[in-house]
Amino acid sequence: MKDVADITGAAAIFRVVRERICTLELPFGAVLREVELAKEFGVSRTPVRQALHQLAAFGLVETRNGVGTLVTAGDPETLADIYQLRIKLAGLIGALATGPCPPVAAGMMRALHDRITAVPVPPGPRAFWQFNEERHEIVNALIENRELRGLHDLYYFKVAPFWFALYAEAPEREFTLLEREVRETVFWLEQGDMRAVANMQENHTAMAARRVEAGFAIAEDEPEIAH
Amino acid sequence: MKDVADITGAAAIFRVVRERICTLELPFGAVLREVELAKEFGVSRTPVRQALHQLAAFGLVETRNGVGTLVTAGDPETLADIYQLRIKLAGLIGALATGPCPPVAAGMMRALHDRITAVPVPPGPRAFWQFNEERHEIVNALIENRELRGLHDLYYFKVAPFWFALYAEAPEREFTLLEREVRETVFWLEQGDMRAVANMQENHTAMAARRVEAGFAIAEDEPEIAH
DNA sequence: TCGGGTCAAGCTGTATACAGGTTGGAGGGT
DNA sequence: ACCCTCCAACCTGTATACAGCTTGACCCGA
Repeated sequence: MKDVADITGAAAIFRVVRERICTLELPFGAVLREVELAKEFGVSRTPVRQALHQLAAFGLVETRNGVGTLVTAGDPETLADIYQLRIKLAGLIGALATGPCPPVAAGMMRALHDRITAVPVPPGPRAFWQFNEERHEIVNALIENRELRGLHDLYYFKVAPFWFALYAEAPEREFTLLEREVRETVFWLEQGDMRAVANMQENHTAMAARRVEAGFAIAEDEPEIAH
Repeated sequence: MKDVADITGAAAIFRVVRERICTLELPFGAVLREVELAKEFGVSRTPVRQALHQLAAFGLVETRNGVGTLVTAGDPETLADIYQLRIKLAGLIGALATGPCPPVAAGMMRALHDRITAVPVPPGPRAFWQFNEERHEIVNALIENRELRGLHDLYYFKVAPFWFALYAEAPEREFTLLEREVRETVFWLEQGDMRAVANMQENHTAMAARRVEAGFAIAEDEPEIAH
């Protein structure tokens, strides 16, 4: 029997590499070489190329002939554009919500919250990442409009590297904020109010945007040290 | 010197096939075979596969092992989702607009309108398609937020086949509506009011959604004739 | 010592060969 | 006449070989 992760080679590689980028295991500017990935996954270059091209289409990497495939950082302007849009998309989740959200989602989110509060503060980066991914998955699944669901998912991964970088900066703060977001989500999910969930997520996304922007502002001052 | 269309083989193939799908030259359910396209474009299967996979990622085709690559119709629900989102995206264009739009856009749109009014009614399907594509390009370029611009472009092509199908149904009506939309766009562009342009486009998109939906409702009744 | 030209190593882009999967039709049994 | 089985043709998925491009290091000359 095949492993669940074996959803055809290319898709599996796509997911693994995407997670590596989002968790900064592959930092901005890192180069991916097709032969290396091929060797690692035990396949030829062909499916690897497929996965990398898809990542390039999503804007997470950029492949240059004769050089390799680079993890793209995205300039501050682009990041601002992405967050601006992401905030608006969160609003659309509420605007396009029709009925009350299913009770099962509240249960899943509560279970997640229980696991979050049971862990020492702060947890390791990997646990932190997986907590947030699970939160995202639960909320994302509640979006009825398939296209919006796809976009919400897409942009989640697009800003994930920047968001995750905040964790290295202030683990306790970020973990506390995540716990808070999950707790609030549980509350509104138990109310069955999808619009409230969306509004709350819009608020948290906007707050994350401010933190990321602040981090960028600090980073911009850094190079002066080199003088 | 290379032709402008030669933006590397795969991208050119992508565009050509996309246009064929949008203009219904390749109707829903049509099968694309990699070897045929490879022969037509004078390349190997490799770049063709790249283009087809990208089209699949955008949801315009679906490739099945051992069968071929099929042009996907999308069920009525999916289409409704897409239009619902597209209408909201039009609203976002206005919401995220910061300043007045550049005067050059109004000039381009007016030039387009002049060409539209100079042509016999109704024009051929190809001219109709190219008029609308040009309108789309001009408006799309005015979207400041790059991500939103990309999405607006993406969903334009995603609904294009359905919209274009309306033309075969009622050429004069569709052409008149296009002329009207361009005329209104010229007016608001000359006012420099990007929010007005966005609002107007939202209205026209919603109207198109109703026409497409009505077309679907008629199509659903059709099979009864077979009895 | 520094600057520029050259080249080879290594990477991606493309073409081709092979493996695996699907399908429609031929053929035989009922 | 019908249906089930089997198979051959064909198509996509994967692996591999070759071509083109980029880059950094080396070497030579000023």
